[in-house]
Amino acid sequence: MTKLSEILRERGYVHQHSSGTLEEITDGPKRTVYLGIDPSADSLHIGNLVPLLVLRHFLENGHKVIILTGGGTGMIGDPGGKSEERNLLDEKTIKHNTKAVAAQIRQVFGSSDFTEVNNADWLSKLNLLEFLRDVGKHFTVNAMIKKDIVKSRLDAESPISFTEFSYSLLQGYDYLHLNEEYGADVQVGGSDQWSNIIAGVEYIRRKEGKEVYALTWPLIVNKSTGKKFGKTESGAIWLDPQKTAPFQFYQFFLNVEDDAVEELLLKLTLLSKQEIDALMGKQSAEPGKRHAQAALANAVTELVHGKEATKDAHNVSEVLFGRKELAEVSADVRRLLEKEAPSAGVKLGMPIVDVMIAAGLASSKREARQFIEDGAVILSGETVTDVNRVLQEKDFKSKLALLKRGKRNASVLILD
RNA sequence: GCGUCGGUAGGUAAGUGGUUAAAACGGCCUGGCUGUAGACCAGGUGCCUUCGGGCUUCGGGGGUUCGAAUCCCUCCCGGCGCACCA
Repeated sequence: MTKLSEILRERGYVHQHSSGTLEEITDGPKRTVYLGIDPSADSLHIGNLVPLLVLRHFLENGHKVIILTGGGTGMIGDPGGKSEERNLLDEKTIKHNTKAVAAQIRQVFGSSDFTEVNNADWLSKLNLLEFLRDVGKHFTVNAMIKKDIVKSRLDAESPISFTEFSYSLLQGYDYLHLNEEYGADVQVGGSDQWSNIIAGVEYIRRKEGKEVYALTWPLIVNKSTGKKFGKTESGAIWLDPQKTAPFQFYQFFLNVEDDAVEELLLKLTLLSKQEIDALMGKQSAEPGKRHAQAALANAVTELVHGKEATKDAHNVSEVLFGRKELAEVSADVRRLLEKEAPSAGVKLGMPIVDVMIAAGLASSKREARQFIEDGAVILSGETVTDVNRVLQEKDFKSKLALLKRGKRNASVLILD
């Protein structure tokens, strides 16, 4: 079996670690690894995939995994740049979110199990005086103000509240608690979490004299835009199929730019390094064929949504973007289109402009007209040129028609 | 609380009484070229339209004026300084 340290390195999952060598953390005794997740939404998004993949590698190497839901710290917010006030999440919402997220984690982890904890269970019981005595004593302000997140705020004279400033104490306390209760001895996170994680490592060393570890991975950043990965103009790409249809999920990865595809294959799929190397060879030989993007879309969608949904997403993509015309495909695929693809119910005689709005392909009539004037609108294979065109019988085959706006946006029209 | 600076389109930000639906850049959208990629080039980017034009915008409300994003009053929000409280 390949050593875990090697797997993590070759896939680019290693940013910083607290021990002298990575091997000490990963290849020695079996560890209990903990990851904190913010419970502010009832679904994970693709930005959370890296942590899950990293943990899956740990699991496959026989380590244990604890997922901590930040029910307590979620109320505070960490000073990682978010300016808006965090709202207190009520217990019911947190429970609901936690449950939904746990199901998604299970899907990505495959058969392996993990422990779920919520830090509200212990943080909410803390007593201020005890906290200051038992936890606060072990942190020096001298060290805290040197942290990047804090320092940059101070340098810029941008206010940082005491609450935000204290965030790392809570996270450190979480680590100690998990170490005592569950034997957690590795905490992992994105590179932006390094200072918070290391605060816990140092705290435990000082208080208990125990050596525990920290490991972070580099955040995926879009090289051309510098933006965080996974955010689109229309919002995050969610793992929940209700929030982001598997078809759209699949499309997101199919559209990944060439420069990013190798990194994403390594970090977001379980394909072996050898497979990925072979794929990239093929990709650079025939970039136009998009071998790498296709493999990425298939692998990630399968990991998150399963084989069936991936096949469906692929078929729907074929019709919406491939050569296949609506008329050519089987009844099965048509049924699928109605279910999986973006669609809208329409009536004969409806103006094309209104249809585009109903189908979500334009946000206003004026915009819809603009698209038509640009020659961007294609109805059942025919470019629409007349702004006043209405839907006709001949546009439909078995009550279905395909409306496209530009090359990447399409919707299925269903005749009422 | 006092003083002061600021709040303009999704972002940064011009504009200090009419020619400003509002510069510029960036973002985004579309077309071209391609490979459902990137780069590049072109167009578009408040809403409605019978394509003549109409309507609604510059933190909120009220006022002055023929006319306001621009002037006045007031309220709300943010930065900074001072004071108060510790």
